[in-house]
Amino acid sequence: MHWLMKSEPDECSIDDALAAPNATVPWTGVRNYQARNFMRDAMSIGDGVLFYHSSCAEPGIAGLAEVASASYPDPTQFDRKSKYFDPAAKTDAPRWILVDVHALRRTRLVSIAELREHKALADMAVLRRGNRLSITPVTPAEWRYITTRLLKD
DNA sequence: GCCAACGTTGGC
DNA sequence: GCCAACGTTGGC
Repeated sequence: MHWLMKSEPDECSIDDALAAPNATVPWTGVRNYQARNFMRDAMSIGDGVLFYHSSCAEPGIAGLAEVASASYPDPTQFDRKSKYFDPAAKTDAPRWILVDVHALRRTRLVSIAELREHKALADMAVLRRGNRLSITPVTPAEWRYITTRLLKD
């Protein structure tokens, strides 16, 4: 499958991810069950990822990545000093699950405004009104359109 | 900083 | 199990 994953560039931009060891980062901090379930139940190693910058001056697709691990418990839920600490999470019954994401390359920034201009992308989950999901599936047609037309160098 | 959308919480 | 209040997300 293919995915769009939102990251706040102040926390982890595509450049931050590329600079990490093995260009790989654990996708910490997801605290939404639907997004968690995508990582836990639907992702496979090698799945393509559109790395999306959100909550910033220029929201949009900023890079390409891929799912790089099986799912495992998000360690920040057990870390009292983390802002993602969840007192309800138990070590033997973790509540939050993540995958590692391997950044492949930075792309030109394809802004949300530009995405909205393309009829072929009109049904993209991330463009839906009121969408707040930080991880959304991308259909094969959307993936093909974006990677071959919009991100062609 | 505004505000629409929507998930979560908690009283009943 | 309903639902109002509250909190968060995230584009603008």
